[in-house]
Amino acid sequence: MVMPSRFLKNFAGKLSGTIKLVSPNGSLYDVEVAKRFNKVVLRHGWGDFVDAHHIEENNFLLFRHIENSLFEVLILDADGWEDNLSENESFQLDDLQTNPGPNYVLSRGSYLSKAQEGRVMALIQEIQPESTVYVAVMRKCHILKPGPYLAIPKGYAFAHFLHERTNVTLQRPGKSKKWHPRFYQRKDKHHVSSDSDKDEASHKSLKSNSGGPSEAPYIVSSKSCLSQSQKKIVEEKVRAIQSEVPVFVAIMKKVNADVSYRYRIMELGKRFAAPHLPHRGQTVLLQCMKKVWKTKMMILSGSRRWFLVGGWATFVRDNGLRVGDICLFELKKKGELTMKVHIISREQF
DNA sequence: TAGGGGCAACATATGCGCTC
DNA sequence: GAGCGCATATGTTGCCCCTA
Repeated sequence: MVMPSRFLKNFAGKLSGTIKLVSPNGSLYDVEVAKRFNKVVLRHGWGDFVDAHHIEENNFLLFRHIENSLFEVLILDADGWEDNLSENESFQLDDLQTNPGPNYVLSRGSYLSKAQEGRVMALIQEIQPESTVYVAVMRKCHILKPGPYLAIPKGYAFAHFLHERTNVTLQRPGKSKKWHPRFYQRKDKHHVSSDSDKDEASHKSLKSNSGGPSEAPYIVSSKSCLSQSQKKIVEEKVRAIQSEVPVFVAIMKKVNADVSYRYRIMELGKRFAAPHLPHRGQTVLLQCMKKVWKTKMMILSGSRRWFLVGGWATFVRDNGLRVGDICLFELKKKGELTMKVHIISREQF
């Protein structure tokens, strides 16, 4: 059999020697690939494949490249009907595009062969759906990491889903097990974005149970230990700040400021955060050198840990923070949740 | 040209293990 | 056992490219 040159272009001359063909019933055939009269042809082994599957004139053969020299072959009769398609097989047949019927919407760029379409229609007939069925042909992004995810076409989603981030319930017919994947709109697709995650702008006033006469003027992260020289400089700074609430002192660790770290986060010690910070996530403004950075405070409800994320990495970068530098977080009690950050560079001690 | 797929980067969540 | 450093798993978004 002569292989079309357009097909061969996809392999940049790498198709030579022996290839393996997987037939619809799973059998594997070794077939020799050779050049004849400037054409690439399938030789030894091809005859066995033809005989075994009773391939006749006017049959269609679809070669799907799996890996290296391995091809899956789909055999269709003259009318385009598949022979021996097993239950789980799913082929994307670009050459066999069919228009979706009125009862279902097909994922964009996917096609059903006549046989697949017939099965879909039979299934729809059987289940008698109340609304239009969405048919998705599985792709890599549906089953592999990162993700996986299933994209729902805009038109279908607007017609049948809530227009906001929510959980949907998936259940297989006749099965009790349910799954609850998240449904959301991608922000990069110029859709109207959901406001569900933007309610952080409404800041509640701070808890004000601080300021007892015995309260220390500053709190050092419990795992950090200041040297004598560090302690002297920090105490001088804290005295100068004269904050109503204790100042939180953090020595920058790798996870806080090291550029080699993929993501930098800032954990605010529990002894400082629990009595002085809100117990719900919200925006925190960091003030330094008359400039302001917007960060997000995140609280892990299970472990009750307070983190600065979001704009923290930008703050680190803009202020050239390095591992070993010390940051003093002075909590401002008026207006939006704001912390003034005093930086002591590691060269100072 | 808009919508969607693919993929990588970025961001967040979670859990392990160490120290006090 | 609490607190926290850190690694890693998981979720989300940005961007490019392809296709209808």
